[in-house]
Amino acid sequence: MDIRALASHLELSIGTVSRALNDRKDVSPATRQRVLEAAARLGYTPNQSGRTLRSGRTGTIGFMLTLEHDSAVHGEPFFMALWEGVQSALTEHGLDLVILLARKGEDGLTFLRRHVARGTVDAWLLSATQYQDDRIDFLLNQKIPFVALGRSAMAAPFAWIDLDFENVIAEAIALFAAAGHRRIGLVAPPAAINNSHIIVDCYRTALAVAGIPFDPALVHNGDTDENDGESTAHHLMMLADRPSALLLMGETAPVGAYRALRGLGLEPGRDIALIGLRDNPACRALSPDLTCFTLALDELGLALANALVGTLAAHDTKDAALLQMRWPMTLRLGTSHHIQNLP
Amino acid sequence: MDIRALASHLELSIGTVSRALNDRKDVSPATRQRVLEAAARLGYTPNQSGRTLRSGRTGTIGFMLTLEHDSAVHGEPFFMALWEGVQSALTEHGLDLVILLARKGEDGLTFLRRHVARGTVDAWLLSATQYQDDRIDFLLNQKIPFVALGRSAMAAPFAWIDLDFENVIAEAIALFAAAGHRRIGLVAPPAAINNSHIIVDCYRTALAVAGIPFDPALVHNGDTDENDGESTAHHLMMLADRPSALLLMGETAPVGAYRALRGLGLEPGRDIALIGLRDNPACRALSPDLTCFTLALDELGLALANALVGTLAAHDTKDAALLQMRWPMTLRLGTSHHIQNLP
DNA sequence: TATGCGACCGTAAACGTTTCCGGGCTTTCT
DNA sequence: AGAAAGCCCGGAAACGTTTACGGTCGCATA
Repeated sequence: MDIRALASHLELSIGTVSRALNDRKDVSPATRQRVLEAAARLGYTPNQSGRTLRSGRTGTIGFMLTLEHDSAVHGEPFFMALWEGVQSALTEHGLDLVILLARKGEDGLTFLRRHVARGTVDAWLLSATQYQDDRIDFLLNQKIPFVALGRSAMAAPFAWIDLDFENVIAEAIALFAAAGHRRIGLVAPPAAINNSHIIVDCYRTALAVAGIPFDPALVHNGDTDENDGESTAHHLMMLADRPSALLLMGETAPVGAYRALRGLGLEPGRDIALIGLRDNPACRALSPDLTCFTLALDELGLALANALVGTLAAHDTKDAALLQMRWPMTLRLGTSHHIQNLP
Repeated sequence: MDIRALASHLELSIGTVSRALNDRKDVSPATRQRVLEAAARLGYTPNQSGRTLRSGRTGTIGFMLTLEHDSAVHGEPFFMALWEGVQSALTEHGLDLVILLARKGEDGLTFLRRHVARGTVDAWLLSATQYQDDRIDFLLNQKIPFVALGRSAMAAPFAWIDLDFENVIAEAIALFAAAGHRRIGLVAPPAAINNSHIIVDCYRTALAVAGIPFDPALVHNGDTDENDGESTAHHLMMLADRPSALLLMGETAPVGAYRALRGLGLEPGRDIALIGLRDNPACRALSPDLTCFTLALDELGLALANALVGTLAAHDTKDAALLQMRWPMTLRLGTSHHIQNLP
């Protein structure tokens, strides 16, 4: 089902048919109606390659999924709800979300280079932003529209939405401090990830606000998955002056932490206080209930999608109004942040 | 960076350059070498739209992700490891995996129709196969290569790989029966999902093998997520003749089941015996340890990828050798399948 | 009436690539 | 030596679409 076949069926030129289908000028309402209905009846769908080759637009947004680092921070359950929000918002604009995986051993920049040269998508949604992220440099230089899920330390401004670690950590530390905790351990992502720096900074300022001295021995920079949560919790508990509270900035780190603590005969929520990052199935399976934070993932996806179409429009009109915002999370109280006796 | 620019730079025709890059006949080894090195040096990457428009091939495999139904069975953590395996195997063949989401409210068939007409990908990887799946009919009719992750009740044969529910359920029921259980509850996906029928059938035959009568009141067909696991476990426990064991065929159903049981004052692994489907972060967070099954997701991804390239090759050579296999899972013993006293 | 101006439509060029076809040239076979 | 075959390469068509450009009408204005 060509556009040519459709045009000859209608006894029109393919130019007119194309204009009718794309809502452009120079076509009468009557013929536009006729074309649309014939296209619907005959089930005509434009071939994307031909359309892209000519117009340069693909009608797609690429989500760059880098497995190692994404799971270091967010864990697996994070994205599905997010994608659903993104896709449903993009649908309003006739766009589609495509999720692409970096090849095994392929670093992020060559991945982007390859897909940009091939013209796979119109704009990018980046995740797992690094402290120094050459992907951002590249996209800025090439003037390719993108929005990042996460900040970076890059000088040049770019559009991003990130979790509001500032408020999350301030709230968590305040909760601990109010209960009398003076030694609070922190499990943070590896230093290459930008979030890690933000988390540690917020942790320090929150401690300062509470009048608690900062002890680097209580800070762990590494993966934040289940296994690492376990080994880190174990390590912190073996310190001479062990912490009485742990702040676990990873999705599945609390799972490992619970296991490690129980292995040492310490019961979470009684002998040691815990606060996690995000409410997810794994954390909801923990008992006693993990105190952590909630966010509306579908709405975050919607915000990202809107930022993307805004960036695309700005790219066409050479207009520049870039969005930078911290996405709020709200505290969800469990019982894991309690403690029986402070040491 | 055109192929035309590359050709004029080399003082060759674009035809020769194209042949050199694509490893085709009619090009001398010397010039091929010259072309390849110039392409690498100048950073030439073929435009995908032009290539696809002409050749009809995209070099991509589409993964159709249908959020509602996929999460009904597998839950979110299932796919990431799978995708990684698929992508790394596809890379060997110069293919890329792209994950596509059905639009909000768009049913699977129109989703496929749209993307097939647009020529988005070369072949499809289907998941969440239904009992009667019109997507499979459509792809077979259109002669579009695909492999399904999951079986179906369709008459026509097609390539699929599915979890080995037969052995999983036989093993689980045998474990329960050996411990003396006579009333075993089952939480299965909704009847529209093909797995649901397989699971119930296997459950019935396994019961028969153990000499246990089948009671439809103990079987639940619905979602298998956390909330549904909770309400179903609650419902089953309120029966006059309540089960002493539960088989939970969903990824996060055990999380809800634990919560419901404790809400009724029943401790898993002491007052009631539980076996789950798959070892995942949420289930690993449960205490006492959930008895469930493990599988090598990356290897499953590799097998799927190989099946796909096989189907693609068969499609070119009009050869037909379709793969149908059940993927093995191995029992991982926890303590949740124990019980103190049978009623 | 002559001119101008929109509205509407057809023509054709482009987008970047693959691939068929044919033509030199060298080599091999009869 | 002549014919046949094979190796390389260039030319050009084709894939399906968008879009710039003209051209034809009808109608209003001067």
